[in-house]
Amino acid sequence: MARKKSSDETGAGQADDAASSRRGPMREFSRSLPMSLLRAREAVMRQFRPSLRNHGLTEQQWRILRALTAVDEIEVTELARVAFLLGPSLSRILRDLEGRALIERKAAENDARRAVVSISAKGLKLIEAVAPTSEAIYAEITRRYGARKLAELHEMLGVLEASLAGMGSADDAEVEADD
Amino acid sequence: MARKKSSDETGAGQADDAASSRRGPMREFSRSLPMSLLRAREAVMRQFRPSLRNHGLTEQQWRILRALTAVDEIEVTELARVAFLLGPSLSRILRDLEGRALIERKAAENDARRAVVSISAKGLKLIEAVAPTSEAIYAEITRRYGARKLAELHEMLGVLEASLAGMGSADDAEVEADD
DNA sequence: GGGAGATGATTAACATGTTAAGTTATTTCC
DNA sequence: GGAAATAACTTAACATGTTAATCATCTCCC
Repeated sequence: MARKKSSDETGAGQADDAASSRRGPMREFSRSLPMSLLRAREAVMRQFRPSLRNHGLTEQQWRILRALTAVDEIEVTELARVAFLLGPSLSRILRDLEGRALIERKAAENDARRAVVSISAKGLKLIEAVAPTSEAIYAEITRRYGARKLAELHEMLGVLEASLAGMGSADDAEVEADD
Repeated sequence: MARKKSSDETGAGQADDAASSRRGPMREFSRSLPMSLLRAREAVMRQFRPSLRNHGLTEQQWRILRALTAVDEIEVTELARVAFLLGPSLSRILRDLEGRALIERKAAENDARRAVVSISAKGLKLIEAVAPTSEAIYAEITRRYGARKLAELHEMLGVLEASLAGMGSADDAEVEADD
């Protein structure tokens, strides 16, 4: 179908592309920053998912194994920070990865609350199996978009993140609390 | 706590920041494009979530209502495309929003398969209640990051998305199929 | 006009995101 | 030294992401 064919079926033909001034208490939708970031990220991840899937890995599982490859061992909280996962997600995934013997887990020596995680030989082998394809995809993305531009994008995203760092939770009450 | 205190507790002090050359069959982790995009998006969404939550809306529900505000009515498939949601997610959310009387749904006139959705008066009222806070947050983000830079970022994200548009699924077999 | 295939939408099943509550171990501080 | 506050996970509960399967219509073509 590849083309819209709805707006002239209900007998009015209004608001054909939502780009004009229908009724909107807000700015346009496709201009929203979260949407732009989401769409861009999805466009990128769409390239990687099939390969990961072929190796029985989800994106998040892959992130964790990738992070573990860079260190000897790491505590769960640190891993959550590095792999950018929330605690509960990480807990579930680690349980699964440990069950598949892709990682190993032990208690920290001096603090029984902390768990220390490391990648297993099997996990490393899996990484090495996936890496070539993954790197090839990344290279192709870089080629298409341009290495210079890619670096610039990274930079701008980093600055954005930093810009918003200390922007405390703008609760509704807080925002309307000055009149 | 606000500072790391783990790497010197297990008695070795190695790989303190994972930035050096531990063992890695791949490029560095924090340089990955998906991670940068994810972190940036999260930094942005973190600002909006509390306000939405105060009004009983999730990010996705908000996206849908926002999209519906721009048109009189729209078919589900089109809505999925505009709000950038997969069909199953959209189905569940529409069920919920309809239950809360924030939207209305009817069958298309000439095709009983298609469903046509529109926002209700109650839904519009909700949008109008949330919009001021939401716009204020967006304005603050723009102020901090810079309007020029924000537009530039949008542009670059759009180009990235377009660059990857026709990059067919790089299955493993496909990638290694030329030696 | 009727059946094969395509299409729009939903349901199913599993994995993760998100917030809150619970568990166990540690630290503080009286 | 022990109760209360903290910390590090983990579980729980609910919402969404993701893929596959299902269901109901529609279209096409014989």
